Amino acid sequence: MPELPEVEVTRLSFVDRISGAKIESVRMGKPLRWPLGCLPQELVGHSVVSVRRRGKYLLLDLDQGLLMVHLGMSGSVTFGRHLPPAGVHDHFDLCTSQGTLRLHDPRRFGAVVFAPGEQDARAQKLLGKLGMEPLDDGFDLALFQKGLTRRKAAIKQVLLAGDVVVGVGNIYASEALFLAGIRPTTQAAKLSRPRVARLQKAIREVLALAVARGGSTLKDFSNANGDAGHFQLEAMVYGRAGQACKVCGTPIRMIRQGQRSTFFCSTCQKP
DNA sequence: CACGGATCCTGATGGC
DNA sequence: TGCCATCAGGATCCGT
Repeated sequence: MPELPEVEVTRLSFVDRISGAKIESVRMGKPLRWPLGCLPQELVGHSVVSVRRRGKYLLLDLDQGLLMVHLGMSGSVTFGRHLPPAGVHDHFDLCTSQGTLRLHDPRRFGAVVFAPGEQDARAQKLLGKLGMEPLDDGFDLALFQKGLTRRKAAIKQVLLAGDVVVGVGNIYASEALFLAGIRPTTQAAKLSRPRVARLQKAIREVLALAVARGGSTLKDFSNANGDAGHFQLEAMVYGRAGQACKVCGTPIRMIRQGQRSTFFCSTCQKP
């Protein structure tokens, strides 16, 4: 479910309330994608110093160690003082002095992983190969182009891979490529410098707009307060197969790339 | 090294 | 109403 905007919106919706909280107990439901990496008991007594984001990971900095939370395809987080009893899809509760952080994830592609520190092997295995942060100043055009030039694969799939730039998932890859006027099937390495620059700008703009809109709620995403996002209403191509392009009227096309749906306008987006 | 496909899991939806 | 196939916001692993 969640791409960078949804993860960032989630982070913003509880970071202030959880910062400084002391962990009092931990409850775990069914297994998630990866094991926690420590006994739940070992988290008790530590406090949450802050919450950062790296790519699609929420990073809870503890006074000792790092708790990495990934929402997978269907995950969402709730934070509150009086949450209802855990349901069948609530697989992780971090009960703190300031409220409970709960991960709800029907498909269980998500994960909560503890590492002693960010440089620890367990953290590096998840974070070590991630690409540039698209909303940071470090999202450098020369580096972006360099990352794309040695890729023969389609630009859409290179964006999704996350090793050049992080956070762009299936919705925002289609949206960014539309804004940049680039056909998703174009080989990454074949993009000219001006088109790469246009794509960089498009990625920044679409992600920033999506954060401002509270993310996309296709089905059931909501932030830690339960609020839905609204970006999907402004999508130019995602989920609009057969409908008229909002710019030129051409019917939006849907194709499959690596088992994922891609949407584009064959008039506005050039190979 | 980089690519494409299979894979993890559950729920919603649509065709027959 | 039941049954089956297909599809969903992700990312890793494995064979080539």
